[in-house]
Amino acid sequence: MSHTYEFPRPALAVDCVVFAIDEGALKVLLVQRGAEPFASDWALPGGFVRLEETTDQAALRELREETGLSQVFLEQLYTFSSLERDPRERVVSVAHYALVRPAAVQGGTDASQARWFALSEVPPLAFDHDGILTMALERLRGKVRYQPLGFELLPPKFTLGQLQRLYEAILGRELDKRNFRRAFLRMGILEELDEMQDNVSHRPSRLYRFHRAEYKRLVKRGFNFEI
Amino acid sequence: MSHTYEFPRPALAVDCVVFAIDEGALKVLLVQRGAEPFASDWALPGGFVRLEETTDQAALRELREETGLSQVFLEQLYTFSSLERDPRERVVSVAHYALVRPAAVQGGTDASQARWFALSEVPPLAFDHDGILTMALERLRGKVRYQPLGFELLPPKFTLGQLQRLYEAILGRELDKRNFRRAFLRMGILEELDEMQDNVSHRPSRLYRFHRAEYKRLVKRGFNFEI
DNA sequence: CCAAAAGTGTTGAAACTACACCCATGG
DNA sequence: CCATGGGTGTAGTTTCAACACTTTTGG
Repeated sequence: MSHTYEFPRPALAVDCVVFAIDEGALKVLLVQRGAEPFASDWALPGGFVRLEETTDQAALRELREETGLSQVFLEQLYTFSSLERDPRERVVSVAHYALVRPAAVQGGTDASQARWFALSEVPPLAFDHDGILTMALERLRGKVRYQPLGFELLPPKFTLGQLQRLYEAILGRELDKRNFRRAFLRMGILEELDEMQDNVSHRPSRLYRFHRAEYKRLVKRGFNFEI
Repeated sequence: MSHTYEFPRPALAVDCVVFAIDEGALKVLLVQRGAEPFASDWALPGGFVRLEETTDQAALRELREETGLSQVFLEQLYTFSSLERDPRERVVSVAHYALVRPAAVQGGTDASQARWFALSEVPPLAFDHDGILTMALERLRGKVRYQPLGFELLPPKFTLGQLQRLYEAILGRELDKRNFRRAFLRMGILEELDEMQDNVSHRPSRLYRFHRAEYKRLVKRGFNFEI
């Protein structure tokens, strides 16, 4: 095949902001760099895009390689292209954000150099990764209100209390319990299970499941998720 | 400088979906291709990113070169990276959308191979540009409801009638005149001018201006634009 | 029995929807 | 005087925000 575009090309990378809820707080997964530049600094997991993969595939591959995570919810965030974001040479990075369930927080990162940080404890990051993290947070805070993203951060079966604490952690403010429950149940996208939480030292809560099929059906008829 | 990342690299391009309101309808700016592949097909304006420019700068430069437009509102849309989007070789494209004011529709495209198409008259496009256009439309329809984007498509001074017709053109449905006016005026982000429309063969309308400073002030205090 | 989270209704205020007529201008 | 879009108010309905007490479990 003849290469038609013989310009010098920027390198193309992906970076990934991975969020999870852990102990009621929103956390983000960082890796410690081994090599220069920014050696030993914390950074977002990421790496270079190969010719035979899309950027989404590259992000998923890097996540697996660097953090052991797979089976995550992943969306493109923004493409960062400022000239000096990598001191070595021109690197354009397609940033993504990912949401993972609590089980993966414990199990998924064992064989790796990755660590979860609460938002308030994130150290200064390598490259322009502080800016990428900030944008990812803004996106999550905005989108969680009009898309059913929250369920990606919960186990498949969850209580309304967990769901509310999740929204409170992301939005950074308290919500009224009665209004929250009413609003969610009114939407009709939660499947009420015949199952209760157990082994808790308080009144056990009913479990619910996100009814994705019903949600899609409603969206087709003009329904808008909103919280 | 040593090049540390000696992988084969995808080519990096930008594409641009340019919207304008013309004769009350939403239109998009297309260029006719001269060379293979897709010679003589219509396509989105775009081109390759140079080492010394960001993707936004590349999009603005290509717009100027291919369509004569400058001074547009531009935002990144999405980065398209599927393997076969260009039949020659791997090209990743950072798509943008732009909003231009009516004056530019007449004046801006004279020395060029560009043409405005009403949405219903857009022909099949080169590459994956149909998909890019579709996503840009969805983004515009979604975002215009919760961000003050509409003003980018109007002259600096406009009437409430123009504003309403703009929303009707983008959203594709009619809105109630009294409710629309009340909703917009209540927000307090329109500056009422001491000036009237003239040379119209009906009762002249008051002119308004988008009060951007006031809008920013309100946003800082938690205000959310919504229509 | 204590601690902890689950669960449940009402009320006043605000926003939303639907709807019809007169006004000012140019031709 | 006609055609055209500009401009205005109300009433019924729905949604929103604020608020406190009882229940069930484990320890």
